[in-house]
Amino acid sequence: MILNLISAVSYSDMNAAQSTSEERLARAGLRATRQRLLVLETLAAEPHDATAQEIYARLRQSGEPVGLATVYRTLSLLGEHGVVDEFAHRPGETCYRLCGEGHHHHLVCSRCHGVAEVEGCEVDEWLGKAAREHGFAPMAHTLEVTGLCAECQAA
Amino acid sequence: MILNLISAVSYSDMNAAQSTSEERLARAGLRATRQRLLVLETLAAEPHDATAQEIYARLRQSGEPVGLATVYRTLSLLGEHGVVDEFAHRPGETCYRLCGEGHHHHLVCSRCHGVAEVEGCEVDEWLGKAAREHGFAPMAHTLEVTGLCAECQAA
DNA sequence: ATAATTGCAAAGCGTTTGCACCCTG
DNA sequence: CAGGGTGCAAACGCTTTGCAATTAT
Repeated sequence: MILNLISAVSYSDMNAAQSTSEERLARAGLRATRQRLLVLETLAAEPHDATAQEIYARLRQSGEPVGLATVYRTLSLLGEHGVVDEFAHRPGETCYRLCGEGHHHHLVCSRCHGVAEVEGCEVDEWLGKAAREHGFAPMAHTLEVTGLCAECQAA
Repeated sequence: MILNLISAVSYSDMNAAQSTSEERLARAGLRATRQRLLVLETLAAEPHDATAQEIYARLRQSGEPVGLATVYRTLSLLGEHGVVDEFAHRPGETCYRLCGEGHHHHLVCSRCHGVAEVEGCEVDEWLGKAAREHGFAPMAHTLEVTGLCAECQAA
């Protein structure tokens, strides 16, 4: 049935990184349905970010089918509530990922598509100066690095 | 060692921002068709990045209609050849923009969707260190800042 | 001349939505 | 028990593709 798999995100933050799926939902003020829990567990088990279609496929072959529309609605909802991060590095489809807390950026391998999180960044200082010159008021930023991970460099 | 997505484009001594559409195409080794020139002109006149559909609509109301499929094919081709920059900050559609040469990043206004280019960045230094710790070999990066431009802050 | 390019319409695909039924709180 | 959640299938919107006609070099 519904297991509380150990999150792939291990270190740091007691709050989120080690939370159960129930806790994550409760914290967001969302109902804990079978489907939502399954989507969260699946996402937690993903080595990299996943699309709605991929999550749907995983659930289907795991013998715990969830409607495709529900997967879409769930991921979108979780995204809105900050439970998962959503981003679109692929045109035509949205990717989702269960991230650690705090500001971080991603190192995305262009070969295996694995994702590594990097804590902190020094964009703000540079950005503050650049923005001031343009009279621009920054509210958020995304930095995504593509390249080859250690394993894929060997191959 | 890190990034040079744009350098491949130019051995040109002149600033691309001032090139004619014909020159841009010639430099990329592409045929100068009526449709491609029109697409480039339209893109050059855009205050911010535009989707294929938007370009199509502009051309249509300008009395110089170009087939929708052609607009898609042209933008994609120009993107491949580095004549235009393509990016997907909106899920479900690809945006295109005729950018200046050299490494830069964008300040995108979330209200009017205007785009300001910011020259240079200090990501590399930070990135080099972070990447080394992960054994990651960075090849390119994208940094996008969202916020409010000067005009929209007033309103 | 001839190989590339275009336009049209149909097909593809990821995503959203209407509605009746089900389940959580 | 009431209102949110779900599943199914149809609808959508953006993008791609097959093919015959057109055009750049």
